[in-house]
Amino acid sequence: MEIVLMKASEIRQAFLEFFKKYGHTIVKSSSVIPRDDPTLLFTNAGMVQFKRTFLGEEKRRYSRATTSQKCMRAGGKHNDLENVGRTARHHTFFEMLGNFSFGDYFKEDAIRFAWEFLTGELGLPEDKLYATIHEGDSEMGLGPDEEARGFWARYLPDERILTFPTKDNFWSMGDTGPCGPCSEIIIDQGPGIGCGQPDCRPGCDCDRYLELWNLVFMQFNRSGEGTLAPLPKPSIDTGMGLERIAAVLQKVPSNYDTDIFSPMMASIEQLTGCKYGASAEKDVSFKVIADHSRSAAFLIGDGALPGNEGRGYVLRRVIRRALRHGRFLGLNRPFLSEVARSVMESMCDAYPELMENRSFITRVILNEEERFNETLDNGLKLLQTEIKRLTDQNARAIPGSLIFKLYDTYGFPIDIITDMSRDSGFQVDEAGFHELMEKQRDQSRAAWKGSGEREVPEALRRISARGMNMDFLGYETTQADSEVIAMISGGEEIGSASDGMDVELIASATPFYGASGGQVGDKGVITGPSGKITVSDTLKLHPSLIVHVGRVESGTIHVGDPVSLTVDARLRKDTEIHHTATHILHAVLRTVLGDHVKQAGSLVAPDRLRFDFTHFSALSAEELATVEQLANDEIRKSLQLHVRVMELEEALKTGAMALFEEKYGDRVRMVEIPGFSRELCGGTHTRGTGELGLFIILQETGIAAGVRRIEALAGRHAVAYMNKQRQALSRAAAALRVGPLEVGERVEKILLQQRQMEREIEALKASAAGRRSADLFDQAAEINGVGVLVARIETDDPKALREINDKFKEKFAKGVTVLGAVSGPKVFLLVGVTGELTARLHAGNLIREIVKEVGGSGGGRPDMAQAGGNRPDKIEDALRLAEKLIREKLESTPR
RNA sequence: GGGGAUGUAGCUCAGUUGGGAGAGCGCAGGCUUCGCAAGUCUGAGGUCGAGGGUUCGAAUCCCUUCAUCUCCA
Repeated sequence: MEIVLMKASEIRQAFLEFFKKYGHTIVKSSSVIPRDDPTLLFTNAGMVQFKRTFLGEEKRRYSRATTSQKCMRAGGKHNDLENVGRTARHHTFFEMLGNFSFGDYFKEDAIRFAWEFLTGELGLPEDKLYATIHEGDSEMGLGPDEEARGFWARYLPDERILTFPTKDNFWSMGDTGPCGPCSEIIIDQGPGIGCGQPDCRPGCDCDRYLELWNLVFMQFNRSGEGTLAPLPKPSIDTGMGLERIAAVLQKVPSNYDTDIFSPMMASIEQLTGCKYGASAEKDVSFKVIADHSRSAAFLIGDGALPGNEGRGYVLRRVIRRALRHGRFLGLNRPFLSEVARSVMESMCDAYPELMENRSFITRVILNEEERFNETLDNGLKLLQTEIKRLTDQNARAIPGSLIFKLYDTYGFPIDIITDMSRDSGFQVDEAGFHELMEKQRDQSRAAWKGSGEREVPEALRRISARGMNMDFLGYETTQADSEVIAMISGGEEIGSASDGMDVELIASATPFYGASGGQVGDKGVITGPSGKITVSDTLKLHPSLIVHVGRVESGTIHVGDPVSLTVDARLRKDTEIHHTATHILHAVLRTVLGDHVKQAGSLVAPDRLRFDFTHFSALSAEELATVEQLANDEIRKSLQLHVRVMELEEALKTGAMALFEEKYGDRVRMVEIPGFSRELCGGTHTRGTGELGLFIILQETGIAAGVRRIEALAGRHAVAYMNKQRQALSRAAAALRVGPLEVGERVEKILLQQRQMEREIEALKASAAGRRSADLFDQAAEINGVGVLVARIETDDPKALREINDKFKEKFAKGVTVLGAVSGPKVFLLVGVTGELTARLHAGNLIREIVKEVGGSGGGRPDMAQAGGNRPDKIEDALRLAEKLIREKLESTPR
């Protein structure tokens, strides 16, 4: 059979169809940003969205699934970033084809499917394929995976079934949990490819023996002590990189030479005028830009924004690396958004979210490009001044500490630093730089205290793993009868709880809404035959596990008790009002600002709502007014909300808004305000928009680059707020003796008057000081040709002393002033000395001498000094001392 | 999560053991011009990011905090 030449999109399609034929459900790729898994920076494998299913915490309608999953690897354990562009295979973004069995088929079928697909559908030559199996591990008490070997032996001769150790062929999800041996399928691409070493064989790092597909046999559960127990229902998780298999089928040496990347390469060629494949050095830049533009487009499309930590930081680095490589190709103007456009155009069939967010993605990238140019300009300036300084010092080398500072503090790329330094004839202390860099890494690692994930108590995990299904009744009612099925207190599962105990309670059915989707959890009471619990919060750990958090108020509650659960209906109604208001706000923002507005976070509480969304600039007063007005228009229409449960695919076809970070089941609730808004939402809502009554925006702020926040009120809380404001306004109006509507005008007028009065006072003070100083100047003595004025001034403003000093200086070219004033319990002193006299008489020194008299301290410049003390009764002594000292000084020193 | 840097007029930034808040550009007005640009003179514009402390006195020193930039994890 011949290898079938296929486009990547055809391979993807063939893969999914093949497994569909064998009873697999085709599941949509989940977001590259895992929503409910804080341990993961990005979705880095196909199984991520099924993690809970493998753990038994979540049930699915199917036991076989197949996906083409968007994946991202950069930073963390799989740090491929630096390798991207330099090898044929490394990517930050890639697609993973996978088939999954959740306790359904196991090794035999997994191997059969893989073999059939590769040799049958794709036509890979059977005699070039190898399989690897786990060789066993005495520490884990495992022998070789003879089971897998047996199934492989049906297709392959013995010598092409190879054994590999644990580090290559044993997979685990974490330190504990599901794990098992795996089996890799390798293809020999022939001696013409790869390292060419005579001892090259499968397992070699080069490309001749290429690993195509990894089959994971999830067979054991590893406990905290490290022992392996067989899983009751072993599962299958496989992954095959689309880019890699495409390269094999298209018979090209590098993933970057496949049709997946050709649109990006063409775009870069057009922008730069360079040719891909013409220069090995430039090809690196081509590959980096092509790869990173994909990452950027998909990350932003799934809701990430450039920032300085976590996911946002990775995104920023990816974009900036691409921009650096753009500069290597001579591109100094923004270009990456152009390349990203070709990503979107070529990938939008498989991932329509790219097209939906097209203008937003372009804009974010463009924004980041401009920002980066600013950083470069700043760094360039800094480096130039440093180089100049070093040149003046006749230095020969740029110290590592300087490179580190430029890089660490200002983000100036190292390669630019070294290039520029060498051009200016300097050596570069790279060793010193790397040393500092390593120090910083150690420091950061040492400070790392885990991801901060909210640990789900072990007891809850166990309960959850029992796979119980509890019903949520809260859409229809706020009161229901049910049965206690489990309780936890202090992290331990308990059978009963008595008066005063804090408990977490799980019931077989509940009207309580567990906090999720931004909506806070319900409060209320749970009453049993012999006790009562006040519920202060309700949590939803996952769709079928709702936990009531509360305290036993009286009596005792037992597991198995029949209980009556009652939600605080008033708080619930207030919350529903704010939730419906949130949907209205979201829709209005999109009409007023544009389709790039996407929810980026939300809080729905009984007494307020907070809505974060993507937008690039602050909203103007007019925009805010329009938003408020349109929202209130919608409320007055008083339309009934429609809630329907339907298939996810169907809901998306109607154009309903789904949040990028939200994870939905296959059946979703669509909340619709007819003709106005459609959102997938699990929250509770009012029956109609009219219940909101009034909607007001409290404030609009920025919370991150490209993200704005609106805080708003609806319902009775909005009315209460308006009333408060009205009262405040009437109070102001009454005080001003005008009508409420004239308050603004009147206040402006008063402020204007006040300003004029202040100026007038200023002017009066100045003229008074002028007159006073004229009198004072008559008192001035002349000692050895120097005008000397020592005087006490009646003022409580130190500024007046300065002004008199200034006047005096205008009159006497050579002079000394010593001024004192008393203000309450304090004394101010000031000494002024005209310029050329400072050699003989230092104002600061003089004032330090005399201020001792009044019990204080002070100082200043040679020509002007100020001081303060707290003995007003001694002020005359201080002035007399000043006069004496000046006289001594002037008479003892030559003119 | 751990570091580094920055925050002063609308913008770009100065501001020295702690002692009068400044420059350039921009803005408003006058002169010049048929008009504009340019030139020139005058003027307006500041919670020195916020809060606390030390001090007779803080833009400046110390502590806390916020925002932005940046590196590392």
